[in-house]
Amino acid sequence: MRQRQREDLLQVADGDLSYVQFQILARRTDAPDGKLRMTDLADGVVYSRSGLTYQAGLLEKRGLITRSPAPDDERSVIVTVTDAGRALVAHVLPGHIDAVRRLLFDPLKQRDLTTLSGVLGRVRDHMRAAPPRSAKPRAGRSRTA
Amino acid sequence: MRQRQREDLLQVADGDLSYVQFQILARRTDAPDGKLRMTDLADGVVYSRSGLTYQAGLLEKRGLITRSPAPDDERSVIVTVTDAGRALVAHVLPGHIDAVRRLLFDPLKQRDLTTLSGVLGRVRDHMRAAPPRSAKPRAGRSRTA
DNA sequence: TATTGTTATACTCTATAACTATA
DNA sequence: TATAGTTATAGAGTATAACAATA
Repeated sequence: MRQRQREDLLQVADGDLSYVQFQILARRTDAPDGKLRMTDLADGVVYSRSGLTYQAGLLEKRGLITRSPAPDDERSVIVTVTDAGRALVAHVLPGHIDAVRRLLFDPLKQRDLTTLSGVLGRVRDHMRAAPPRSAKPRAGRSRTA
Repeated sequence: MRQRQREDLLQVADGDLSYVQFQILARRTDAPDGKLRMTDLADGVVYSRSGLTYQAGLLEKRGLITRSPAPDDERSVIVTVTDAGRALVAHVLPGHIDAVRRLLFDPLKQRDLTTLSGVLGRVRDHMRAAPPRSAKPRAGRSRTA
């Protein structure tokens, strides 16, 4: 059973990837050498460590990523995107870009874009000022924001 | 068991409302007389009719909305927000507004805001040009966007 | 003792398909 | 026949808590 919304819209569905999975792959693919720790990923994709473990399990089962212990810290696990993973991203990316262009970029003028990115960039920085989570048991989780 | 992300961020969690539920309530509350058909709601909140039925069931069970047959079309069901529903929205709204202000508005200048709303408004209109769904079996669902 | 990641578990949400009733 | 809504069902995703291993 499939359950999609943005996935369809953004064309990511073509590769049978959820948006979250796409994020994980894409972030790794365009990274220096396609490696990163689980926790870093979790904080980036924004949810619990266990949730990431689940998704990583799916991606690994499909041979799109690999998990290996970090050389320096035996506790950490490093995620590496395989060739198949890169290939899939490459396969999906054009459609994704097309969709984004069609939905977001087409109706905007060049000026709008620069303005938009400036304004939203500021918002993003401001939001990120608040620390992430993902590590602690979150017992004393503040209700603030 | 609770599972939240934006809900927490947007302070909607205070009233034990998911973001979708909040949307349903808020849309009704600020409507002329707080009434609307199920399908209209489904198209607005963007998912399947059955999904809306599920959520409406939850809200109704909590006494926040009421469902009654439409006077003109016996097939339709009209959703009405109860006093309790309005009260809850009123209770949650300030925190929600605060959160949005803190996260989005604070880091922006007045000018940014007008620009932003103009640009995003254009994007929205463009996106909405594509027809909704929610009714059809979606057999011939196009893969486009 | 704190941190990294995994596992078991429980539960929410969503969609598809089949169905009823009305237009 | 087409539309409005519901129901049954199945599955994906997420979080919490408990756990093992390393720092």
